[in-house]
Amino acid sequence: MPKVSFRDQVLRAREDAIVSSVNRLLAEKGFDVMTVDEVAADVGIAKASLYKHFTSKEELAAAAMIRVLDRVLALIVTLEATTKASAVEQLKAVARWTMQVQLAGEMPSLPAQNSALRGALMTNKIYLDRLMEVSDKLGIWITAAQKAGQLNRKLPPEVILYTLFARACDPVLGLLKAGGQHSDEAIIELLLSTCFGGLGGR
Amino acid sequence: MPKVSFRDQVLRAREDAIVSSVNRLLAEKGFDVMTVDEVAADVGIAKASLYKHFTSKEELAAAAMIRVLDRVLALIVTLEATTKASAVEQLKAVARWTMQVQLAGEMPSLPAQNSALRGALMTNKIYLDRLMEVSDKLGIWITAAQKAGQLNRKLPPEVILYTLFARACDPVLGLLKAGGQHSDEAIIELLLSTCFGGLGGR
DNA sequence: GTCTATAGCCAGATAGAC
DNA sequence: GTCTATCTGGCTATAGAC
Repeated sequence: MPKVSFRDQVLRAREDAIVSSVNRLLAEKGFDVMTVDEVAADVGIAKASLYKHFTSKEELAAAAMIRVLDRVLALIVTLEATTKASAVEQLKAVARWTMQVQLAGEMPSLPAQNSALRGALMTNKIYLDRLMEVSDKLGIWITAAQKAGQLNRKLPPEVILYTLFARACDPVLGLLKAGGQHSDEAIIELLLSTCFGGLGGR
Repeated sequence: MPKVSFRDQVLRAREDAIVSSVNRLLAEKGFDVMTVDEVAADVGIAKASLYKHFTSKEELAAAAMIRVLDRVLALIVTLEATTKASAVEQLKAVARWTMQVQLAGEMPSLPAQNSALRGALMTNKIYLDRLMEVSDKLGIWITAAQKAGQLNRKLPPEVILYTLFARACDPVLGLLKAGGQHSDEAIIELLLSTCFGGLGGR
């Protein structure tokens, strides 16, 4: 019985378009450099109209960050349903996906300690909930993979978790893409290799 | 014959203090968030005086970036003189040092594709020269370590080089430090382990 | 809810006295 | 070369008509 009027659907579609623009601009320029004027121009509406949907630039960015987390959560749930692969394979699949998203120019960078965005996100319950949910689900795979000896047992699980988050925004991807020597697929396989296998020789 | 007047020495000392402040603020907040007013306040001089030494915010930041490169070059030269260690050990020593600098709050983050800073740096000959010099010297060690089988021969050398640069600014360090569970030394050893050895189990 | 227009603020950079 | 005071422009956010 979800009485959703046509009007509401249009509204949601517009908000979705806004969040998509924010997401792309966030990935491209970062929160501090991105301006609300750019977002408005990109969506094709007036800036004042944006503020009818979102009350601040921070909330705009938070919506984009939440959607990214929702996307990765959806992927995780899908992978959970496909129980064929081992824990470490599931983790690699997630890492591969985040790298694809980054190469597609749709992965906002991690909110650094400094960023003005960080403070706003830390008080955003929805964002924190999603972040915790992703962390929990990945944490289960991480400990399972360690138990199975697929991941180094000597590493504290949070080190592995943080590393996976960081690799999703790894600047090495951008540097290699700028170099133009490798295809996107090759870049991703190289980074997965260095992330899980390290730089060292066998 | 280095006729350096006392006045010049005072000048150099002041500029060095400025660059130190910029370096710290750059590491703490990033180029976009850092303001010239903050720098002036931190140094203890008027903003207008800053502009007598450096003509723009970008040049201010470039001076700090160049000094970091000079510091790492000095380290490399010292390590070259100490020929006891293998190539991969030299690389690890450099990586360890950059991580120490980062934990000390003195490592500016890599200028991202987006950053307003990147454009300015790409036209700064001194910066580019230093960057190339560091890259060349590290490149020699990288290929030597690959030849010796200490680093994975299948990895293109530039992938290893970029990875070392990226690990110098790895946000994982900050996340682990914020967690408060590990000492600085432990954090560095964990990251060196995941960087060279990977996340995988043996 | 959409727009145009503008308020209010703060940043980078400069003028000009000393 | 140092300072105080100011210019200029761009940004977030809002007012108010439709």
